[in-house]
Amino acid sequence: MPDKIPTPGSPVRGSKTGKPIMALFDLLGRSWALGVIWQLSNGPKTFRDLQAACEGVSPTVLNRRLKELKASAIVAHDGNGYHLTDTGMALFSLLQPLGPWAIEWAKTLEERDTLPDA
Amino acid sequence: MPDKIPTPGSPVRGSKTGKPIMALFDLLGRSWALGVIWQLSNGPKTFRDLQAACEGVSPTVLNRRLKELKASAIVAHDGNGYHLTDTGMALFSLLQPLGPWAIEWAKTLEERDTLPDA
DNA sequence: GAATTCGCTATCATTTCGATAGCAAGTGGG
DNA sequence: CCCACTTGCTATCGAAATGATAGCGAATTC
Repeated sequence: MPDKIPTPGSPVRGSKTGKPIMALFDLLGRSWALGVIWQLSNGPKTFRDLQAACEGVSPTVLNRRLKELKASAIVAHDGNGYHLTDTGMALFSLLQPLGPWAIEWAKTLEERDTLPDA
Repeated sequence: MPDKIPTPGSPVRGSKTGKPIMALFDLLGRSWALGVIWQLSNGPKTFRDLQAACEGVSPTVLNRRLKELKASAIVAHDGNGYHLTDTGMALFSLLQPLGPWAIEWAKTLEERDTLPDA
């Protein structure tokens, strides 16, 4: 059975009718999916470079994620390695603001944990 | 051992040093995490309402996700049920554009699969 | 005090992930 | 041709996460 890939219009986690946002969440809500997109935003990478950039993610999982992202037209593969498609880059541009946000979020958590009580 | 919750500054999937963006990806890259935030953006929900809104996610997983999101200051719980914190709403505002994007993405995939060859 | 609702926990099967080993195809010498 | 090297994987197997179902204890309402 060839891995089940979340697709809009087919039942996915969160939506039996395959609402696009839920298909996307199903796709991105898997280990390393967001990390792979993030890493590829810096330019094309070979399978092994990508594996190294993701701190040693196992080839099993990396390959599965790449298959899913290729099937979803977010990533493509050519002579220069793996890279984001136009669609993938558009998605990344929406994710990019999470970077700065995460830094602020980290500060918030640190404060909260530094000042245990009111 | 009480579930390991991804926290900026501690080793997480994608970053041994706990870079905030990778901690966030670790947190959001778990089943139902994005879906829960999405559902709660419509207002507070009880545990059971939330479970129903997520098409029957098992209480085991829902509770685990809620614990993680509470520990991350994204979700809180009070007399009116579970709801997004200010931090959580800020995060949602960044995720919201994914809704329209996913709809366009679904169209792209449909076209590609409707026109099999060049 | 019986019936509901709410927020879970317990249990167990299934699925996914993670780690390691290694292979087949392509490239480029020598 | 032969060898070394890189690339893109697949195979195997144990560990961890997820999914499905049952049900409990506390609080609220009648």
